Amino acid sequence: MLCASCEARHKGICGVLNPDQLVALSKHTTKKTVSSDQELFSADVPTKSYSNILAGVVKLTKLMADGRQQIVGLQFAPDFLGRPFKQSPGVFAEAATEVRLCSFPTKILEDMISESPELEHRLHEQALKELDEAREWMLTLGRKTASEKTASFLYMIATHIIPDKGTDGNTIRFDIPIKRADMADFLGLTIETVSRQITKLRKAGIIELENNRTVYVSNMNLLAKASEVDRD
Amino acid sequence: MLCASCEARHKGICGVLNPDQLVALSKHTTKKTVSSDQELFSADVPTKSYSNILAGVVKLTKLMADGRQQIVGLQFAPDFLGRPFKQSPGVFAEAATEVRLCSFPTKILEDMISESPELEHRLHEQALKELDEAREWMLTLGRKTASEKTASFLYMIATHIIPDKGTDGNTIRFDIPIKRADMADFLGLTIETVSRQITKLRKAGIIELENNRTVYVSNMNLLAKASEVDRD
DNA sequence: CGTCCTATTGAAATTCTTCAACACTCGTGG
DNA sequence: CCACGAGTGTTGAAGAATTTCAATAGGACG
Repeated sequence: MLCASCEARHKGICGVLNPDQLVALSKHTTKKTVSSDQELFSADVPTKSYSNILAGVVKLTKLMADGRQQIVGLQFAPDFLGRPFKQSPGVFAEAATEVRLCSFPTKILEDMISESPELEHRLHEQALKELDEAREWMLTLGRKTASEKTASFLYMIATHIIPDKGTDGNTIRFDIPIKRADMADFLGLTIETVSRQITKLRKAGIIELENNRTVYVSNMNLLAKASEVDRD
Repeated sequence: MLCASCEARHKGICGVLNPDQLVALSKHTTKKTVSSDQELFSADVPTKSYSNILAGVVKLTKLMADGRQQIVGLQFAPDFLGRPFKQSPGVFAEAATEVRLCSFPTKILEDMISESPELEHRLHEQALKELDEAREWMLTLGRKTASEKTASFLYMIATHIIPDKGTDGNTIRFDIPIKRADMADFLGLTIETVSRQITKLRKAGIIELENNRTVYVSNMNLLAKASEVDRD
């Protein structure tokens, strides 16, 4: 049984399944590795399967007719990926890095939900968490300056990758999991503006870049401050 | 029994409760009327009660230390109001119009959820709906121009108030339920910009204003188009 | 070595905000 | 009945922030 050693087994939605359910589910799961920039599902196409993210980062995007794009969510292992109770997901999902998935037909999940209230509770909790994050990000998109947006993104990534180091004068080194173009689409900015703001944060001594992707933050307080207030 | 004639009885979360549960709930509910601009709950204050919105519009806002504000959600009757499974809601709730509420202690709901999976399912569905809306709005905040944002808001309100008239060349008359300052906070703009964009839509023949709050749209297609593409 | 992809930087153009003035409505009290 | 003030909304002009267009740099890979 592969499930026993799975990332999603405890922290993911499978954590609430009992051994029998796990066996039943595992009969229909397939694990796949998807390379960066591959599309996982499309906004208006009826969904046939849901997934657990085992590794990597998935971006959820909205697209306008003229090509403008907004990333509306980033999902990490061991998140559940999909929009339950709806034919089509309403957003595009794309691998932002190489991604490993455990997929299963939508019907399996929906059957299991009706048998297991705990499963629906777990999904409900994740939906509420995503809603909290979406609203937090609406504040960023609507009211923060380009500089604050960029700092907010770095702060969000840093605390997501290395939890419990958000406050205090902690030191952190981490990799930005996505490219500048994706950062721009996440922040509602252009690539050029993102680049300029990173340079600005660097020159202000708030971050150091080891290469374009690796960030070193000597004092997380400074980054936290930069993500809220823009005092040059 | 007051519940029998209640707005939330069928369309709201109470629609999934059986008569016994309804009786149990009704022992702890209190109905109140709250006037415009009153605060209903605060982001970081532990919540003692949840509510159903019986009438009116509630705005959910995020606040920054320096006073910048973003509306992250608008809720209408018969929506459930509150953040289940979390001490504090993380957003402020404020009456955007006069609001009528049916409130009950948080514990009552949490007890009922553990007895009734259907109740959690209903709340889960609402959370997913709010998440869909939040993401739709993230696209608007991040990628649309001021003019498109304003048109999007009007379109969203129009279709919310009068469903099933979104497309085709339909004619609609409706009231904007909130003031310009709230529109600005919803759209991530200033009051002045909102005002200018409304004037622009008016001069372009897309909307007509009967007073500052009442909008007449002769052709919803035009408004839909204006909310996506900005061809002067 | 050349090419593709990613990222940075500069200068001009555009959009939105800020600051300031003014208009309208409504209720209150002289 | 009218004047006054508060609250709400509109408009103009100057300023600031971000985008657009254009050029350049660096790394990875065949």
